[in-house]
Amino acid sequence: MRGFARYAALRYYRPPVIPTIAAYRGNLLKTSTASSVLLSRNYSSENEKSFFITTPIFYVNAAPHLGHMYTAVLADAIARWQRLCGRDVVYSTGTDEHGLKIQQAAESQGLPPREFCDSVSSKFKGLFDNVDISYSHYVRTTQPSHQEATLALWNRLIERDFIYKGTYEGWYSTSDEAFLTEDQVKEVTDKNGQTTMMSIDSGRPVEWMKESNYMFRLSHFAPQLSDWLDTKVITPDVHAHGLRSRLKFGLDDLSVSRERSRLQWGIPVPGDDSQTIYVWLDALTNYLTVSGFPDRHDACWPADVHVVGKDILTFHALYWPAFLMAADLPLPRKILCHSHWLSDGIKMSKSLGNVVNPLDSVQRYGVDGLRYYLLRDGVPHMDGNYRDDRAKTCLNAEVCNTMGNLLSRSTGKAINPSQQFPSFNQDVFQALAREDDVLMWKRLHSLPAATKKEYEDLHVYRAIDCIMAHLRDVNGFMQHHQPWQMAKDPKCAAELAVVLHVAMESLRVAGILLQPVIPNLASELLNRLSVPANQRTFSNAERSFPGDSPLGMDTGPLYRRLKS
RNA sequence: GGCGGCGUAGCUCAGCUGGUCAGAGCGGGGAUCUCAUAAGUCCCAGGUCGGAGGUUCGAGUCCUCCCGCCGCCA
Repeated sequence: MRGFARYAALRYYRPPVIPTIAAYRGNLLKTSTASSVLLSRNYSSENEKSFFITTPIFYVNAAPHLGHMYTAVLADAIARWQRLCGRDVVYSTGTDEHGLKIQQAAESQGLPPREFCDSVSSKFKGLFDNVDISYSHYVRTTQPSHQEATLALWNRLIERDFIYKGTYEGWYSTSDEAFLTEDQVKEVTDKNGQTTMMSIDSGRPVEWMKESNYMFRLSHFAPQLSDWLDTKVITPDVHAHGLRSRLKFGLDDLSVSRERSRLQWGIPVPGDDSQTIYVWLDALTNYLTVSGFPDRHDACWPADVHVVGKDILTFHALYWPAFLMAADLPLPRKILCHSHWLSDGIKMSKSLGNVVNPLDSVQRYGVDGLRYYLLRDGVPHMDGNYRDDRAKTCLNAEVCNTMGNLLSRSTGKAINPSQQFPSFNQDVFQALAREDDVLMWKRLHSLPAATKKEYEDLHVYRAIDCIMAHLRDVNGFMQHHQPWQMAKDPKCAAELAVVLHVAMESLRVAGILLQPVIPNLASELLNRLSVPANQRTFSNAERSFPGDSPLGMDTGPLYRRLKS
């Protein structure tokens, strides 16, 4: 499909090969800088740290799904936005590869855990590469630098007396050889009226057990966490309410290790071969790993935005900042917590068989099409409802019709035989413009600022809405002025030029501002308008384009209409 | 069971802080146009703002109770 064809030469964020330990140790940003071909470093403050945005690292017990993609795409839009504004960006994603479920899944496939992890992690990376996620760092909990970072954090927490030896109690499945949480077990009554607890997943009986392990003094941090949440660090705020009410009752200390006799696949506790570090302390430390910890890591620390799904908000908004406070490290600035995608109004579930495979959707809508749909309909404070008919109508109406057709109208030979992006003449514009036209022209000039506000408030869906509303107005402007009539009369050449300029200038600005959402389609649009590759930044959107330049090659419709 | 969040047109959302007793886009119906990707434009229909009370001159917005969905705690 034409809609998602790529131009390799014009793509300008390819993830670099993961560097060796030495490269990480020496210069964290080295690889990022080396990879940046088209974007030059050009920001207001030389001393400003890199914008650090993260997805969670994804558990490799199963293949990636739409929810994983949504997190990555949302973070990608924000990362690209920051680069558009000239900011250097560290964008990390990756995989969490330790834990009992990984160990068990590998065993069930007759593979060593490492080989199993390599396989599933490559599926995640493959998906992200396929949908143009412009991460600068792909981190895996099995990589040596991560182990080093985790051990360093662990040791710091021990030294500062925030980890102590204690006991862990919970429901234990002898068959599964695992502790289960309250929501993993259920009470069952047999015919004799006798009750037992059993695992929901396996249906096997569980018993209450105690074991010795390490505890983190999470309880110590309840007041500080409450204060921190009050600074509106969680956005949208609706997701923070449950955390606040939980903090009112205080927090229990957190078990941060498991007995190694059961859990071998993980980082051993230093100085205690009988214990393995608990996966959430291990996993959350990935953000420090990326930053270069325990070496100097303030080139990008603290994280500017952690993008997380609501199911793992507790870990990121309670445990993670508590670990950081305990280690005396700065906390993340924002946590963007997004809701889930349902499928036709129903929660996605493997057992129901309604999980959306993102690669299927990419086949149907194209990479940029799926990105557009997810970012347009995805509203972080509410669960989205993934529907193919809704995706189709949304893409047809907006990408294909409002934007793509406007491009065709203004660049077609019937009204633009010379195939030019004409210049703007203020006098001619003022002569022909109605009051509405003047307002529309002014709105175009304020569109970059309006869009910037939405992007920086992390409201990507509202930024898209702003841009599309403007393009709809431009279609109306075209309809009113009828440039196809002007084209028939040489005396109207000046007026025709101005109308075409306004249409193309609007498309140019929209194209620049939509790069974070639909990088390939935006690139094609800007190519058609012959916007130079080095004039596609946010500051270029703020400035007027003189025009009076030939158009780029016509490569056909920007986005082909989707059929039923 | 306790606490909290959410519920606005067929769909997706806006409407924070009480003030034309509700808007946008999409979808639907009608008309029109043919520069254009069967696109564009104009007009119209669609709303018990979950339900019932209350406060107020006035409530989608504040309060109470109830219903549904979700989350946390027990």
